[in-house]
Amino acid sequence: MLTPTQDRALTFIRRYLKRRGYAPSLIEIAEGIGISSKGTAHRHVQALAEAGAIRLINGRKRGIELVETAQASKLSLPLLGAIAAGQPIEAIPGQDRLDLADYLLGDNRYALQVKGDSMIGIGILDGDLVIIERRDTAEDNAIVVALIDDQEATLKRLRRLKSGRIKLIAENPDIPSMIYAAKRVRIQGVLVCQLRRYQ
Amino acid sequence: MLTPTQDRALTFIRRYLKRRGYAPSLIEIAEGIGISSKGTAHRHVQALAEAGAIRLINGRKRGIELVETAQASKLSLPLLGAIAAGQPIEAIPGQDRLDLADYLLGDNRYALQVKGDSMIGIGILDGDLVIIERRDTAEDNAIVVALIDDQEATLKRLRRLKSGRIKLIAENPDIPSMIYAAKRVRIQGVLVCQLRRYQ
DNA sequence: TATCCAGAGTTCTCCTAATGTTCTATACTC
DNA sequence: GAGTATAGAACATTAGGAGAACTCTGGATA
Repeated sequence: MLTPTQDRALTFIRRYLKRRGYAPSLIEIAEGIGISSKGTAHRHVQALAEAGAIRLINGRKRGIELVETAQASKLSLPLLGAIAAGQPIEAIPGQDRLDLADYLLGDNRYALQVKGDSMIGIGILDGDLVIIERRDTAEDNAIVVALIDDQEATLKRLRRLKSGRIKLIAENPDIPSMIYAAKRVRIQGVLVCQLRRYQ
Repeated sequence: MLTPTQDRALTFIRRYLKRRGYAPSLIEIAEGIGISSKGTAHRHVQALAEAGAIRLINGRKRGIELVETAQASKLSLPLLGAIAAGQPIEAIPGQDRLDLADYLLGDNRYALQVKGDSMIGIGILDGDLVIIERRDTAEDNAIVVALIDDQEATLKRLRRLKSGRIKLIAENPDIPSMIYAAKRVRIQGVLVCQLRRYQ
């Protein structure tokens, strides 16, 4: 917990940083909270750093960063816990923020919108977005974007048959799976994420 | 984090670029921030590049680019088009980037992990993440996080009955819907997005 | 095409002022 | 007395400035 003086110092640092874009020096902090000793200001700043309100870049002039900003600027959401039918929300221990960048972004990734119901059996619906990672190989059983005869691209589950041929499985009982000679199928990418918006 | 002088330099570069359409030379930057050494100006420019505020085009004269939109671009993926069974990928006209921040983030939002199969009928599976927007009201038919008797939280479709009571519908034929007196149900939030990772 | 050159970028060293760090002594408040 | 604050001195580092010497870029010219 912060002492009143520490709180004043933190408020001053916030305001200064917001107005000027860089952090105040110790002397400026001292003046800002109405004291004359930079040694004292230094102690307050150290205390704030220990309390986790700010982060100090060691030795650097004006090397103060607000912790709040650093967190908020990331692509993250609070992760409250798990929810089930008939149960209160229960906290997931040890993880309280969901880093969406980590979840979604990456080199060689792109998004596609799904059309049709061919993957409805695994919860990928018409209109959903899927994020694909560009690759030309995939493990057996992965969901892939496959190009058939260099013409038709499709999202299907990949299975390699003992015969060497490739089976592309639609996760929908109404749609039959197809079997192709290996050379007719080229893998373009692998499904890494699916998302859907409700609104 | 920028130092005061770096901040001045960046401001000058921005203004120059905006007015003239091309970047200032090191000597111009030096003059612009009130110093006489282009060596020093060079140091500031290097620091700005390292901090990610600008980008330098290697060796080129006046080769400075602003990276103002760096953040926005970090939160987006190329949106290639739509994919369907038996069709080539087709471009979605007029939209070539997916802004994930827009899709997912917002004030008062948080993430929950889904447990159980109660919403499997609309493609929300066990283990999926859902993003919830904190609200205490919801439209009829929305998917909500509802708190029953201040004890059990659950993710269900909301329906208001003519009788004034509230029906919470599980999207799974195996799980019966429940009907409660309105006062027993408190809405905590509304489902805005669902996502799932494959890997 | 080959050559030249002014403008621009790069690297360096030396210097100074601004700032951070540490310490001791003292005062205030509960 | 314990905890917190303050002042101020002494010292250590960092950021910033000047300027020289060098290389590179992009045209202009032969």
